[in-house]
Amino acid sequence: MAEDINNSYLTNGVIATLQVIGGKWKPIILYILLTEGTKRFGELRRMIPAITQGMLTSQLRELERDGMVVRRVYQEIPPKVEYFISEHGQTLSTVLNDMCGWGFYHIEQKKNKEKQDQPSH
Amino acid sequence: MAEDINNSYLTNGVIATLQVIGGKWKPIILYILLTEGTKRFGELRRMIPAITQGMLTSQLRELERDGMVVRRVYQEIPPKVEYFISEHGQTLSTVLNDMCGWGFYHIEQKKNKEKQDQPSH
DNA sequence: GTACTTAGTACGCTTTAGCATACTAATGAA
DNA sequence: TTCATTAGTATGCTAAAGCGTACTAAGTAC
Repeated sequence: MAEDINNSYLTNGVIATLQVIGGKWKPIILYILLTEGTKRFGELRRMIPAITQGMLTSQLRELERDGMVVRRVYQEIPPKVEYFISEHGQTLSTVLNDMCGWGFYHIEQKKNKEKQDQPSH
Repeated sequence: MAEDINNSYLTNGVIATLQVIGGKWKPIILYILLTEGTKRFGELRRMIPAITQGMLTSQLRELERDGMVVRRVYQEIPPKVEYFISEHGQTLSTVLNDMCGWGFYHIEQKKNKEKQDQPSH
């Protein structure tokens, strides 16, 4: 019988992925940049009204650190900063789409189960 | 231009998935049950030495609540409780494998980049 | 010189996740 | 009668994630 599975292949791969796309706002940010291309900081902020400026900054910095997005600064006043998905970041789209597909399948299953549990009324 | 992306299709699907498999120990637990089949509580505990009893209980309860694992209680003393992946839980294996694949690809990319940044020494 | 703009930073707070340790119930074996 | 066994629960702690509000720099337009 296998012992101490902590360092197993699958486990570490999944955790590495979760570290990159985990966090409340990262899937949203990645989705926007993947589907709509380059965006300025302020544009992202307006597209995700519920996020605070500090959170947006920190999430973008982490995505940049992990090589998912590129930050391009224009030396202008007022400042202009653009964010876009890196080449490596593009490879995430398959995973995100799969997760999206499964997530919706799961939501449907839950709905069906609730109907079963409470058939009429 | 799209506004308020919070309720977008992809975003919600990904978040639903993260809610099910997110959390420090859930990928490990799911991996064990997916690859090795039914396990007793104590077996899981021994296979994941770093987890505390309370955490293992709470994670298993959440996975059960989300319909990923089934908890089978034997009316014996000392207690015997078995956990195994539900039919619906089986559908997770594709997603987990994809995430695993991408995670390892990502780790490799990082290694290569570090080598580039510091070629000799 | 005052106001407006953008992309932030700084600070302190609340909430959630995770951890450590001790305790429990019910039975059979010694 | 005491001990060992299993699958938990209870309690309180620390650490991390996330939030709210206020502030900043540096230039342009008025």
